[in-house]
Amino acid sequence: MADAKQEEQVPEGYSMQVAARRSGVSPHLIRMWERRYGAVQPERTATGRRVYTEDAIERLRLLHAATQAGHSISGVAQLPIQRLRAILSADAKVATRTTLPVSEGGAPAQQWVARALGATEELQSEELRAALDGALLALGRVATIEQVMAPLMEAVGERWRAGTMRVAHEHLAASAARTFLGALLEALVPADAPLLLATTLEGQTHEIGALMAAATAASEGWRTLYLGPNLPAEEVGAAVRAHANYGVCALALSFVYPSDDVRLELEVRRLGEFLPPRFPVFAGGRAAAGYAAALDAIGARRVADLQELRHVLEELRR
Amino acid sequence: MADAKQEEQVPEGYSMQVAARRSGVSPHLIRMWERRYGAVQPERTATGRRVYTEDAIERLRLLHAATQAGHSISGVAQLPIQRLRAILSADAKVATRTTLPVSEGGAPAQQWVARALGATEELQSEELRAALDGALLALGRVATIEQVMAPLMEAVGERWRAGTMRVAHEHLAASAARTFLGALLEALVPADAPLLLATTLEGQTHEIGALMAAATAASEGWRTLYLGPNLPAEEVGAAVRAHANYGVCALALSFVYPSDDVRLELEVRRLGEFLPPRFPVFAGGRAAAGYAAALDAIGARRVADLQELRHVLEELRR
DNA sequence: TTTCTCTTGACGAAAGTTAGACACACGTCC
DNA sequence: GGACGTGTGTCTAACTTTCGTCAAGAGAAA
Repeated sequence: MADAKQEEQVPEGYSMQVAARRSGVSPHLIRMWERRYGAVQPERTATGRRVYTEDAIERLRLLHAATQAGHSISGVAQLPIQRLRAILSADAKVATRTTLPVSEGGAPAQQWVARALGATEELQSEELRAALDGALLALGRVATIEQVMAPLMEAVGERWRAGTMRVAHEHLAASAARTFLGALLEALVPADAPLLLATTLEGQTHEIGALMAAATAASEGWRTLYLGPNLPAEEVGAAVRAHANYGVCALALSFVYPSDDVRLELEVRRLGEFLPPRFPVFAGGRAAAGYAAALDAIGARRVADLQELRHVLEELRR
Repeated sequence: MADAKQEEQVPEGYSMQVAARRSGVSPHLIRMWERRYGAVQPERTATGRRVYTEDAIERLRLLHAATQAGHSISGVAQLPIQRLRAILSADAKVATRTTLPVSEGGAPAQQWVARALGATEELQSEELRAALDGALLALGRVATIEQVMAPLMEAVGERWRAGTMRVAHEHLAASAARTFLGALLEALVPADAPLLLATTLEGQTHEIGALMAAATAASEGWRTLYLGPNLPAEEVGAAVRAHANYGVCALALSFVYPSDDVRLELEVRRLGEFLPPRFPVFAGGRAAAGYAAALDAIGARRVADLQELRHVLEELRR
């Protein structure tokens, strides 16, 4: 199902320009890597233009990260994508010698969710971490965020409401998610990439949604400034202004619970006063609909899910 | 022609640069050790470049550690890798007894704090991350936690109270600290190591203290179960009981603010009912003194700082 | 039109290689 | 005490390889 959706919705792939933006590698360099090392072999249009798939872009991103980490491009250009991920995650854990057991091949996202959920149930933080790391290795960043992390937190929330999981379970999952997503914010992006500020307004204490938004943006080649949950409107405005010269390009807000707080409604409207006119604001999360009026009033765009967020960010970049 | 697809067989391994970075030995020195003592014998590419295996890098890392520990390079260069490990672990045992309380070098740690503080002031999350990572590489885990992270959060708090820093600054620092410390919890420890549960009770929303405690324990070879802030007493008890078979060995609680909450006082006393008798509980943080009576009543031990926590953990382990 | 994109050839900075020399601490011998 | 050899880290010099970027010209897309 997930596979079918992906293949049908992106039948034509991405242009050179988009591939370059999202991977952080210049168009010229991409061609060189192709010519010299066969790093990627994109399809061509009838007139010879390169057309990149999602996977190809992921591959370029990984190659970029690998070269930044000191690997010679000639040495890594032809490695399979999974091997690249393994090398990079081993690199990240410098000083601690971890050779992650090479994960079993294409286990679908659901299995990773199940494994993580089981670990949560038994309050096994090591196993939970291992499940998330394994998913990242097997599926890549985008799929892990959208198809593992989001469903996992959803499932934990449901079970907590149903009474089959305790607060302690929810806390463990949230904590592991916080650590995992925080690590994903470290993206190798050029200093001139646009900057996304992500946070939640005062009264919204759940931060995982905002973090997922930030991690998604980071995976799309944005720089991110994540300011944690529960931030007053004037502070958001101050942060935006502090970066005005360097170019904050957008603000992402997450709303999870509650969905009908009048003070929060006010806070949203106040936010409008602290932002430059026509400043792009994206609002997401299950409670965002509850503040639709106020969000519309300040010109914020509501996004239904992370996939839509990705598309909106891509649009904005032009 | 030079650009044509290169030869099939690229030896699988790491370049000089990567080997140097991951082992901590400069490229030049690696060559010297090879030339003079035959410390490693890397493969070569067709053009004569050295190619290091994972094992070779591990070997260099061990040799580096051995020379740091005072062994002459000529004496250890040719030892098999197992002998190196044995020597070093023997050394480490001596070192923890003799040189651990030293942890000198205030000046360099201060510089990292200053750099991190500057990054916080300018809301530059990349730079802040870089400062923390740099400190970790330069000072190691324990010193980074105690001499960089703790002073940093202290300084940010002060400036916030003094009005020279905004809430947004504090949020950024807390968020970066959260990510950084969360990553430190991933320590490679044997499965039979004792387990420390770290959290804060309901009413205490500041989690950095508890995280620092958990990260400290992880650095000392403990397994950790970090459950985030704001956890009700019965949930703490449930988590402890859930691990009773596997052996939770201790509980760490952090108290930062407020220091005089009557409900929290009650919560502490309630906690006593949910814990097994004589279960080791450690309480720290600037507000812990405010709950001294209740803590004493449940037999909790107050620790003044992370250094004391380390000693107490060490004691308990026997 | 203007802006991308494609290909090709060439250039130069960065980093790799070897070989030799030097600096400094340390212990030994005169 | 001073000269000397040894062990070890660093430096210089000259050469090669690697790899990112520039330049130029033609065609495609907007």
